[in-house]
Amino acid sequence: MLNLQHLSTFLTVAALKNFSQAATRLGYSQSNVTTQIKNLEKELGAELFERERFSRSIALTSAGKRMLRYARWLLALERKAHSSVRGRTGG
Amino acid sequence: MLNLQHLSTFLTVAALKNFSQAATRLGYSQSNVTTQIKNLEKELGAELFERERFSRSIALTSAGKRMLRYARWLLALERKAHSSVRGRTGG
DNA sequence: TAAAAATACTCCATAGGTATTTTAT
DNA sequence: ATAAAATACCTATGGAGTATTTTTA
Repeated sequence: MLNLQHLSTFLTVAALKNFSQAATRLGYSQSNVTTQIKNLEKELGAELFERERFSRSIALTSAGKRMLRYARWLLALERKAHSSVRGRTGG
Repeated sequence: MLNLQHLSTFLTVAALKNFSQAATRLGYSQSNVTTQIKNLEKELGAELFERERFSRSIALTSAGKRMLRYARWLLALERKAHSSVRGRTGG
């Protein structure tokens, strides 16, 4: 099942088109960002980025582009769920 | 951040109104289902179930009812994301 | 006393880190 | 030479289990 934290990392990587910069921005190690994206790709059964191996620029695959829209949607919904539920007594 | 697997367990518990039966249905241990729900409650900062302690019936709190709608929505979206992305070449 | 949730542990998978390697630029 | 992604390896957190306890019906 998808990991929302990893989806969030995916958004940053897609925005910056750079694993290392995304790692710095998010306070993760570069290798961990690589792993998070690999986990997503394995979970989805599709590559998210087209990487000329060791190239300095990465690009979304078409699967990546599709996933980007779902990732934004899922994360927005997660935030709404949080704010809708949090801090209320619940009785 | 919310754990989608735990949300899925939450749906089953809410449907059956019984942790033990939900555990059996899902192939988890009873104690693990308790833990999953506790994790969700901690993450959300709200109780999801009104449990007369050790009573034989549990009921959703109002926060739980709100969360139930979001959980269904999030999980449906997760499935759509999967099916939209999986099995395509991605190029 | 039976059924059900909580609790106390134990174990292991995996998320995360550091260091290094590989490869284009 | 440098920047960047991948890889190897290690550690720690937390997800999951078993066994037990607590409590109500």
